[in-house]
Amino acid sequence: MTDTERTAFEVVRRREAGKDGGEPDGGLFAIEESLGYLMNYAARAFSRELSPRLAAHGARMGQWAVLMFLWAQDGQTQRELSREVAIEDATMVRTLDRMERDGLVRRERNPRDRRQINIFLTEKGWALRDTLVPEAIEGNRSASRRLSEDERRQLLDLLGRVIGALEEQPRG
Amino acid sequence: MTDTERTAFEVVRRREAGKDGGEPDGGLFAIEESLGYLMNYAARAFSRELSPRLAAHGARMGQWAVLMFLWAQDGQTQRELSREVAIEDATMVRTLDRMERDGLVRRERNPRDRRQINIFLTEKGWALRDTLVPEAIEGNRSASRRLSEDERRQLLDLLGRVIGALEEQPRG
DNA sequence: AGCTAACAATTAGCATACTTATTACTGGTT
DNA sequence: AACCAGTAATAAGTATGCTAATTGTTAGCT
Repeated sequence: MTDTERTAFEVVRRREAGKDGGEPDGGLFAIEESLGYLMNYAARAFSRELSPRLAAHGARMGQWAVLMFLWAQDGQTQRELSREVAIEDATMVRTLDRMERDGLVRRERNPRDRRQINIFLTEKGWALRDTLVPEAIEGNRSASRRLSEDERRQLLDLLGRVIGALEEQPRG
Repeated sequence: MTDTERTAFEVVRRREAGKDGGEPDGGLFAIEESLGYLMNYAARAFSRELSPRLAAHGARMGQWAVLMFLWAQDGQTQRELSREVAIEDATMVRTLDRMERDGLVRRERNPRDRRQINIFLTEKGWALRDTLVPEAIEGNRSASRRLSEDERRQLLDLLGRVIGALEEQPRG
């Protein structure tokens, strides 16, 4: 019954303690070695932290990244946005549908190339900047609460290099 | 047009280079400071790497974690599994539905407490261990390709501490 | 001009995550 | 025994991600 309080992370810790040596790869796959698993776990934990903060102002997680890039440069095409945010075009379409529904952005067909659609922030979309940014800062602060400034920087650097390694993959 | 090749990660790099100083928090929220954004990005990049590897053997990402914990201890209840994997009960239900559909696990109502359901691996579920584990190892190797062994260990450690910080949150 | 290849957005279908509400069951209290 | 609070699983609805296929548009070639 006390077992129900256990999380994967604690399991990781337990295994690390009770590890009874052996071949590095040949035996049981060690979950504490799984970078992918931990990254996914950390990302979800962070999402659980930030999500309600954004929701309090009527924004969702998936909209946050799009907003950041639009604040930096308004009027980008969907394709440009999906490349920047690094999600598929099809995913961007649905995210923008919801943002349009929520009155955060406006779609405008490009008259010079009618295949393209430029996305413009509405007043409401611009206004969210002042309320959302502090929430994100607070969320990040909470996540790095146990890290020194050096460690935080190093984590960002290491994550960046992991992303770089994964993105340059041949994909053959 | 060359712009369409840009990804968020490259944008991060560009901003880092051309950063024109200022207040640490008051001005434009700097995306390169966003730990949460980078963790989410890294997790998705990893998923794009591992997902097809697992799919080649008929398994999905969400099933991978469940399988790992079942291989370590077969016959756990759904509640125990969702605590370990650190996803909600409701999410576990659907993941197990798909795993049952795919013939990887079997549900068995606990006769001593009919509220509980114990999950048992099928032969097919057990067999996947030998094929899936090498794929996961290869995926992890690919993700940490550009890191030294020390750096890899440190990344795991830092992620663990971020998770710890986020999970002990008051949640009031 | 007409054909074709590439491109931008979309649709459709699936997987995985969340929250909230419901159902079935258990165990303890009266 | 009857009741009630808590527990385990599920259902319902939404968000976000993916792939594959489709639609409309553009631009380049013949």
